Amino acid sequence: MRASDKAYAALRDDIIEWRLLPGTVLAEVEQSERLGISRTPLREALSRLTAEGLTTAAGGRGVVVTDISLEDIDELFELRETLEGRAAALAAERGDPATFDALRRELLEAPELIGGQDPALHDYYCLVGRLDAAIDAAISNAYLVQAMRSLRVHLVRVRRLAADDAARLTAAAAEHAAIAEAIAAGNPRLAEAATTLHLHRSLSHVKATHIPH
Amino acid sequence: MRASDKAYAALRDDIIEWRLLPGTVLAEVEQSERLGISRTPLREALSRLTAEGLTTAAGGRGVVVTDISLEDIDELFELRETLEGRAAALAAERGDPATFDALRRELLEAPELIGGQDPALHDYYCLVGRLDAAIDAAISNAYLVQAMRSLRVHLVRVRRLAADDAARLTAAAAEHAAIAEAIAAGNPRLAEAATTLHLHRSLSHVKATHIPH
DNA sequence: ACAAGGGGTTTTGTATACACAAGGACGCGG
DNA sequence: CCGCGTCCTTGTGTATACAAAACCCCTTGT
Repeated sequence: MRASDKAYAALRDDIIEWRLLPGTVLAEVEQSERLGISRTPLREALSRLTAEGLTTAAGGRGVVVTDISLEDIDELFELRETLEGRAAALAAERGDPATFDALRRELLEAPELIGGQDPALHDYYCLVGRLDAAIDAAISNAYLVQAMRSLRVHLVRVRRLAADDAARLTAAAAEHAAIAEAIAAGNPRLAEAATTLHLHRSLSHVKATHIPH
Repeated sequence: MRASDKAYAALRDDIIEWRLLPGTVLAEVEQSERLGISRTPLREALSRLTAEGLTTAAGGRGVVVTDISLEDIDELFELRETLEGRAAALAAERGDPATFDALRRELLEAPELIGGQDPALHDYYCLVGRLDAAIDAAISNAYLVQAMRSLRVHLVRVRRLAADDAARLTAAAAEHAAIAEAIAAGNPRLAEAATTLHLHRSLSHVKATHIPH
């Protein structure tokens, strides 16, 4: 693996996991020494982070980790609703019903995973990830997929803020199952509606648990 | 201006204006010598181009200019309809009616510009650009605006393919005026519908004039 | 006392040199 | 004549050295 990729992944994880808090300045020499690489690959990593919006270039003073305010979360979910709603509708039109029906059945059994400890929770997150991947594959639109990908980076960062209690996760699993069911049924409007419902519930939960700043 | 910015702008223009055709390999030393800069800033420029999707890293053999097929154009407009439709609806909800009413009046007078020569045509394109900018400002959603921005780069590239005849431009001006009118009226659904109509007409025109490959 | 300008320090931007990996061509052997 | 191996070329990936620019602070003048 290239050194620049390693630096990018490390910094990206540090930012997403809130080990590098918003406002932190990332000086090039400092970070390159911390990660044990040279400035050149580190600069490429910082460029990629800035392109994604995780950092912003503060002229002459290095790059700083971007902040996420409550208004940002609202805007984020507004775009997310637009993109994922359309994605669900397109998946309902073009996807393979059998695939999503299988996912629906798995999601209905998910509450058992949620009750368990950490490894089971990881399995649940993988299951949700597989639903996202199935939707991505079904819509067969590279541009739409990429737009959603660039969103997910920020969403993971927001998700870390919310306390993922078992009650919310159980409800979310049911909502995901409803989305999968609508897609399997080939009903675009229903799929979009189910997605809208799920996202509004998620947003409410995030805003309710994390009252800050 | 930084050398990397200059290189980025030059390469971006070369690709958008089809002076660098799809499939062209951009070797680092070759391009750095052509632009009169060193490899380091050129690499940053290539990274930004690749992040935007204008080029793709062809493992170990430099980066190549990405191709745009007819399927790509379909996918591009599918995403565009999703984003700009939502943007128009949000602008209708949140925008200042007076701003868009003024734009509507200007757009109705646009056919006079279209008949003229090149400088008048440039004025027309500026007018359409101002409508886009007004929508961007009205929706006040940085994430949605950025998603549309990353789309517009590819759209400009496609637009260069289509022969912009006067008849189509006149019709497009009327469609734009309809969008502005719907936003000024504060009617989100109408604004979205007008946008959908305009984009479908644009797509049809592009596909009709440019039958390839 | 406050503001404006200048110098020092720090940090980024650029250039170049080197290492490594991949691809192709040439030559050798079967 | 064909196939395979090795060498050479070419290109990217990384490190480091140098230059320019921005910021901070100190000084000085009003």
